[in-house]
Amino acid sequence: MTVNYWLFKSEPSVFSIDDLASSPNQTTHWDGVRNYQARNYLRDSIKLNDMVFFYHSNSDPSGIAGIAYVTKIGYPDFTALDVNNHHHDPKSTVDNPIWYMVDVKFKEKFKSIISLQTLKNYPELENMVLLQKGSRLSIQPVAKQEWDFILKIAKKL
DNA sequence: GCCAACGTTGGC
DNA sequence: GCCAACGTTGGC
Repeated sequence: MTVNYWLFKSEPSVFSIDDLASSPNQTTHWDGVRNYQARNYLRDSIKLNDMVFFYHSNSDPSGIAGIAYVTKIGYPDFTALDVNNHHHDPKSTVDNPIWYMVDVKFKEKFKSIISLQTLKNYPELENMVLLQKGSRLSIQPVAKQEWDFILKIAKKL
């Protein structure tokens, strides 16, 4: 049973790693993803106990804020069915929910953000999905060697 | 707030 | 199926 590694983006003004840490049971459902490639990862690829970097986007600085892990695998994103929800999608139905989410639980907050600029400094990370030109996937895979390398950076913070 | 890059929609 | 127009993301 191998563990997979991921990076989830969130705007901290909407939902930050501190919000996750102060959530009931330090757990949240990762709703609102409305991109098909990201949806496919949520629905098909992300497994129980997979590890997740919590990334703060549109922030100062943007970067990796800490770690969470998966406590429930892909299931229909009910916010898509709720007409009053900001993420409502009229194409989504109970029989064909289209959009999926997972649950994640807080594990660790880094002493400080590992900024995007810092990540860009390391040639070891040049193939990270996050660092590819034009990349804006909100759910993306992280290679094990990239994960391990970033953990080493985090330990030196 | 700007804007480049990307994804989606819809007319044809 | 093409592609222009539009909407969104996210760094700066």
